[in-house]
Amino acid sequence: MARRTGAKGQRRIEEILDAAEEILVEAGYGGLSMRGVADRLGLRLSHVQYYFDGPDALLEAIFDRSLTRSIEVFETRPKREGIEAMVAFVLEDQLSASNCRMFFELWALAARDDKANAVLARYYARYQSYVESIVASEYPQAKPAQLKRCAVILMSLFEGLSLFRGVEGRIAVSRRELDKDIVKAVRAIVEQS
Amino acid sequence: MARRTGAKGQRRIEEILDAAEEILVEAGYGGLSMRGVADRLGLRLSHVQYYFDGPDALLEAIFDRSLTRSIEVFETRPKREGIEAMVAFVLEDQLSASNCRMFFELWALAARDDKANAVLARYYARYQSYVESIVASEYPQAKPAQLKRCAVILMSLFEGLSLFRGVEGRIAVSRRELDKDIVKAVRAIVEQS
DNA sequence: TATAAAAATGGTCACATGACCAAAAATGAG
DNA sequence: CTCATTTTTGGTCATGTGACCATTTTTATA
Repeated sequence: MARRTGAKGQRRIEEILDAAEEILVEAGYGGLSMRGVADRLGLRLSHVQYYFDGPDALLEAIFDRSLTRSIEVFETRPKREGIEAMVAFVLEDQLSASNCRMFFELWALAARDDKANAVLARYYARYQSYVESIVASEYPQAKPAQLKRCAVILMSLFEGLSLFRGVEGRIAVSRRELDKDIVKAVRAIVEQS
Repeated sequence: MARRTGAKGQRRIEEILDAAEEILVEAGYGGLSMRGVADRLGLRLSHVQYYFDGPDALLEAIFDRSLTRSIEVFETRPKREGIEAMVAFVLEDQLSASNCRMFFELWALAARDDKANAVLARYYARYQSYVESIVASEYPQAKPAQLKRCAVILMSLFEGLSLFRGVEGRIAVSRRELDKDIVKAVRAIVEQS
């Protein structure tokens, strides 16, 4: 970008990002194009190009916005909730289908793009802090290394479960029981052996 | 495809798939093109097109081959191994970096393509059976529902951990300790409460 | 060896895409 | 109102891509 914008421009940018996000979710990275975004909004190609240098810049902006939002979501949660509430929250709310798909694209990108990788690393570092703090509030006696491993396992579990959402004929397990199992697992890890 | 091929053709197809796989891993879905594959091999575009109708067919074939290989890998493992050995195996061997990237692309694709989704669902159904059988061999008293939840959790964990591989500044946790924690978690889930 | 199938060559074509440019219109601060 | 800035229009262009076709060479088999 690197372009001065007024209030109208900011609104335009949001509009463009909304449309681009829709397309990304519907058609994936391969289906995202400047022209496609412009067409969807009834704008000229060069109009979109005025705000975003190219498809890469667009993609980057989408991910930036999305990650920022996600971080806000969990960092503004009440600090005093327990593990069970966190599990329920993460498995229910945060992973909306479309957000989920965006993350798939982002993971795929991060595997080969250093910049995306760095962005993702920063995001998950904060995510990890959040998870650790929740676990720590319920198990204050847990050692830092234990907390860390526990957070890694929980995050991996959350991400993994979100992958399996949407897989047809998937996992017909009871969410309630699953939640309980996860809580059990955390206890097993974090209570001193 | 739908093309009769001799032995030479089969070799060509493998060659093409190898190159396509490389490109996919290096450049992602967006970077995969028939021409790119042809160029990498020093073939004509139309030569590649002789074997694969278009980029989609190519992609599908890559994933087919890859999933078939992955299934073979774990289904030919000795049946009598325990959970710990499985965890160590999955976390070490199966998830080679490049294979990992391919799966990222595949997940992203499956999120919006029904056919890919179905393929993935079939793959993970078999994967799940494998995991269940391993857990069952160590905990014969476990109920089917418990086994299932346990398998889902383990698979999610494996996939999730593979996501975090490669994330810069990631998870500096001891693999040894992590493995232990996972085994602990399984026990907690599967031993009757 | 004859010959049909398979493998490979060589090329054209239409199409979508993004880079790039020039200019007009709308907007808002002074 | 004025005028610089922001926003928007309208267009060209080179490029990369896959679809498509006709043809030749190689291969295997009867």
